[in-house]
Amino acid sequence: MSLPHAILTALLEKPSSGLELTRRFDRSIGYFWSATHQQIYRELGRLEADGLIRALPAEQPARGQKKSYEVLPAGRAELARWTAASQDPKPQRDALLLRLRAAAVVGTAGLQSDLRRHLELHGKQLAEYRAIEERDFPPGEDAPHKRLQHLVLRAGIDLETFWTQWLTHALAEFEALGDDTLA
Amino acid sequence: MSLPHAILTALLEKPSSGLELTRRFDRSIGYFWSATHQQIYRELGRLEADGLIRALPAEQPARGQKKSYEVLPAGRAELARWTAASQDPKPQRDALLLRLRAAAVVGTAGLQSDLRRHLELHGKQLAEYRAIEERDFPPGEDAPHKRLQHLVLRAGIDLETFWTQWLTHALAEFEALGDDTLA
DNA sequence: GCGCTCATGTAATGAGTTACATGATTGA
DNA sequence: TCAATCATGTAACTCATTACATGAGCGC
Repeated sequence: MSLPHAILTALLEKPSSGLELTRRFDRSIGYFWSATHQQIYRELGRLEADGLIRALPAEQPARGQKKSYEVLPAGRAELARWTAASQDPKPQRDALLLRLRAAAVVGTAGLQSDLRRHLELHGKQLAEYRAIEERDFPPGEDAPHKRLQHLVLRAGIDLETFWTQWLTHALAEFEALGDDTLA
Repeated sequence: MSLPHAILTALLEKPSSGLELTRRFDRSIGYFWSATHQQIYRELGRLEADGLIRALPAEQPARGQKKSYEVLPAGRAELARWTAASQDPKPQRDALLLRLRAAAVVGTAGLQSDLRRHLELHGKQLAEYRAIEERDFPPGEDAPHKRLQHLVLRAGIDLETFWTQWLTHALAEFEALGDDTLA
């Protein structure tokens, strides 16, 4: 039940059309809550039906025509309620760790190259986060909403840092073990 | 498409019934791939229909009767294929970070106590992982499958360490901001 | 027999993914 | 006018979650 709230947040930051939202999910918001345009359109329809958002007038609502939405007071209230509500952390799901555990049983053949690929991807993501940090969060900033946003970015940076370090360590272990242990 | 492979791995480690698998998912395997008993029974049915596992004879297969499964050669082959196949990392999804971003817009009221709760939960998980490490991975161990298992556990420990550190940092920021900024 | 736990399931719903469809706009 | 791109959607399917159902065995 988080996608509608992700959309409400995005629309509060700036009223947008479905495609604009999709692009923003591909960038900043999608860093910790991804969504496809199909999900977004479906959810926009529901949110409008529930009276939490409304289409901005001005544009005619026809297929192929841009249609922008803004958040209504009921939507803001629902987002505030959800933000404050206690929620349990979702149990982890990580396919790569699962594959490592499987490899302990059926052999490590083929895994090493994918570990390298993941290391590269996480390294890129880390670099991207760091660039955003340098651009958007100069030292000495202290507006509350800025500090909260920085906190979120920090989590992204630290997570990617963890992955690059762990993958580097894992690859070193693989070097020591050889490429097809237990096969 | 990871649940069937998680089950194959678990069954290769030790043939089990549905409920035994459920318990093992609650413990070790579920640390990075959780599943409920309903998912597990459904998936066991599919895996059996696909000829990747089979029910051990000996026990009669009636409702309320224990039914154990073992992996067939085709199942082991499928697991090896999946382990070696290249897979993209799944985009992150974290509701807590989303809530922080929402809080930057609608206010931080109520969030602080949930951050504390999460910190406590992650602290407990970290302690549990460390206990497992001490119990199952004494220094100087070097059997390949042991080293792979240790690598996976290390990822869990480092991830929980990241969360406890980040949450501690976040709470310090909240102290500095006051409990209901921007409300 | 009654309540409890063990063990295996079914049903309904919701969330996410993949593939495809359709109209509008723009530039060659 | 044709192709490409922008923009909004539908449909079908898989995966996950929640709630409930059913039978077996055991202790009292």
